Amino acid sequence: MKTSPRRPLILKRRRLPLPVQNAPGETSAEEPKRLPAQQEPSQAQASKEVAESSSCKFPAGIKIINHPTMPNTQVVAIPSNANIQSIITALTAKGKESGSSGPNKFILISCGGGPTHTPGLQPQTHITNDARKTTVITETLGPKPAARDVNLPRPPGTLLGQRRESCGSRNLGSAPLAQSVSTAPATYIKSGGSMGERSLQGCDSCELFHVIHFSLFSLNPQVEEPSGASTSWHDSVSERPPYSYMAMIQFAINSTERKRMTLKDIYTWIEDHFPYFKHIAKPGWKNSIRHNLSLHDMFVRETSANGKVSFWTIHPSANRYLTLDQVFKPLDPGSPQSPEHLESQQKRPNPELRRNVTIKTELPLGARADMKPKVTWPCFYLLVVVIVVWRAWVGLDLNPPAPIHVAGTLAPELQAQASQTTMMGAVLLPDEGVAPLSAAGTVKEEKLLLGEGLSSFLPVQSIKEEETPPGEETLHLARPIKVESPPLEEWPSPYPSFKEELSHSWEDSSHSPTPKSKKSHSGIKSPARRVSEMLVIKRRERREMSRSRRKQHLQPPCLDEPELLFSEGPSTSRRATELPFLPDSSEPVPQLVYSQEEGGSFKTPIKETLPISSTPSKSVLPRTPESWRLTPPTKVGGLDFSPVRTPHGTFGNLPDSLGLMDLSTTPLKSVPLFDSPRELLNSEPFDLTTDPFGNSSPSNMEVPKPGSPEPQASSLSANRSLTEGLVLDTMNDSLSKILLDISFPGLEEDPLNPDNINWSQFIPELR
DNA sequence: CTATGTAAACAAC
DNA sequence: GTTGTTTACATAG
Repeated sequence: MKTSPRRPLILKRRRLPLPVQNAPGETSAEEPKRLPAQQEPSQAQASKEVAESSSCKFPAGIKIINHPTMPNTQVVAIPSNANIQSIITALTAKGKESGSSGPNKFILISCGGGPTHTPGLQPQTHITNDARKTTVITETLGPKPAARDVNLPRPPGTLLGQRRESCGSRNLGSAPLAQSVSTAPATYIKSGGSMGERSLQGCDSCELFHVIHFSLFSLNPQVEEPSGASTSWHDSVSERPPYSYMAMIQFAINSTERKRMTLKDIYTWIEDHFPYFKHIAKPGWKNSIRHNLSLHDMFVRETSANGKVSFWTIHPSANRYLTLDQVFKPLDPGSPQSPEHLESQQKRPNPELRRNVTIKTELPLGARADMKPKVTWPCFYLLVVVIVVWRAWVGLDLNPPAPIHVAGTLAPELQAQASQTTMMGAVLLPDEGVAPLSAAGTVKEEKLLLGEGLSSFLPVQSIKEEETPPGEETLHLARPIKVESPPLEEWPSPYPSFKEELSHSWEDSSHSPTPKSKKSHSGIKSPARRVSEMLVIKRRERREMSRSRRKQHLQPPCLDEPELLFSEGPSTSRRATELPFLPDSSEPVPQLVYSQEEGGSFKTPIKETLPISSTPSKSVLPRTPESWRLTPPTKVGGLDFSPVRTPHGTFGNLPDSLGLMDLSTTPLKSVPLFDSPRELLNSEPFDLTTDPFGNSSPSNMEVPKPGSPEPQASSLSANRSLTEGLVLDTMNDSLSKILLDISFPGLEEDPLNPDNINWSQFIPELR
């Protein structure tokens, strides 16, 4: 197929695998073995506690039903006046008894229940301005049992235990639920009076609870260092960092002010931050770095003005601005929570960890016990998004929703701050007008892509990431999400077989029947080479058809965004960039105007790769342009929540803006996730099958202009109630996993437009 | 089959 | 020798 002028003709280099790939002592030595089985006292206590409490009776009025789609999960409708703590305790016991084969995860939702005496859930007597305030309480405690809560270390920046309320907001702190949560690892988001009010206004308030459904994974149950300092690989010379090369490269590049770095500096950065590479890794790791740089489209090489220095950068569209600070923190190697850890360590770095720092999180509990999410700003943003959307949908704002602009951009300093701030605990959301979001997103308990940090909290279903624009202007949260429930995919290969896609549709189909190599674009192929290349062309074609790992592009200095090269489209420039990825147009790729040869712009469309995976997978990317159509790339300042693509286009044209969409993975699927729950709650029939975005016209694809919110707010029916919920994962002794369910009834009717969100209104820090 | 890692051939400096 | 590109292969999932 394509030939690269410079590509060496290699017919066969390696016949047999090296007998021993790893140096004998390379992997062995490390890890002092810890007793995986060892259980922390606190956990033991917890178990005991649970056992003791197993006898707890559920308060009357509690309804339990099996979750229709989530294994071992039950939905528990709790009267607002119930004693949450006791319920949690009881459920915990129940879950433990069930073990892994029975219900061990519970989604708790409040379903009204009449007058309540529970402050937090108590309906507000009056809806005042205060009532309109939204308070988000995120109590994220370590998975430790309550007994240990007290001593739970709190990372800097943590708001744990604190409750901030927006001015005038009601004090919800005393809410039983909140309190309960605080005694168990849980994350709880509760609205201010409004929410409480609604939730207590009867069952109808519980009618729907799955629209936004995301999970917050447990924080490290093994939190051991209050300071937040890590004792993990970060400081370990012997331990290989759980990051893929791609991720590390990104960390390195993003650590610089200019977001560019020379190869050498990348080496240095990695060595400095991951001693393993400096002291233990074989020299070949550098080769791997180079390999990754060349391989992944997201890495773009630029040359200095004088052309003497090459800098590696991350394509703006693909840059998630990931930094080391934002990634998860692996669990302690010896942690009981990560039994696999040792094993993997001894062989080869845990692949999972390696790739993901990213995000692969499965909801099914314990799926990723080896990673500890660090609740960071991305999470914070997510919460904010959730709240905002929630409010919008719920109609908390009685007044006409004020247009909200998404100032997705974070000042560098803020970004830095954000990246370094661990967010745990209460989040204050100043109450401001909330405009309806154009794109409704639902976070479902599957896989979600968020920033790395955030993503960890969100179960992501197979999500394909799309390109994420440089976080500058638009808050881009929305990304098409693949809504299938089953497979968990990595966050990475954002552009599923993007390369393939490009190579085929773009290069090949694009008007040039003759295969051309990237090199051909920029280089001259000698006849001799040509001939020799011909020899392998078949093989190559075959190979390329299936998977091309090629990448080659030299981005000229000061090259403008690729999008500029695109022919004009309805989309904004940013979108234009995505066009290649958005099969939206009937004439997808071919239309793209890449000036590879001329401008020397990047030759290969950037495939967005997440830190984790870089190789496009053909299979993932449907050939049909449609698949990507819905993937509006969005970025939030430097924080990219999750570029997710929905190959299925389930969401149709989602406004590129809504980040929540990114978060959502399933909800809007034709099959309502929580059919049962609804029934359980006797809620009004809600046709989830309706594609919330289905009605979004192509125009929606365009980036909504701030200030021009769509008049859909009205659709937000005031009577829509949302349900707040928690998911207790009893598989974890500490109930470390909590799913937050927030329902946005009517979501499907009204696409929310995140672009209209003025984040600064919610996050003072952003100002 | 995919994603990732590793090794290596080879080219251009 | 360094940097960059590409292929080949290994391996886990």
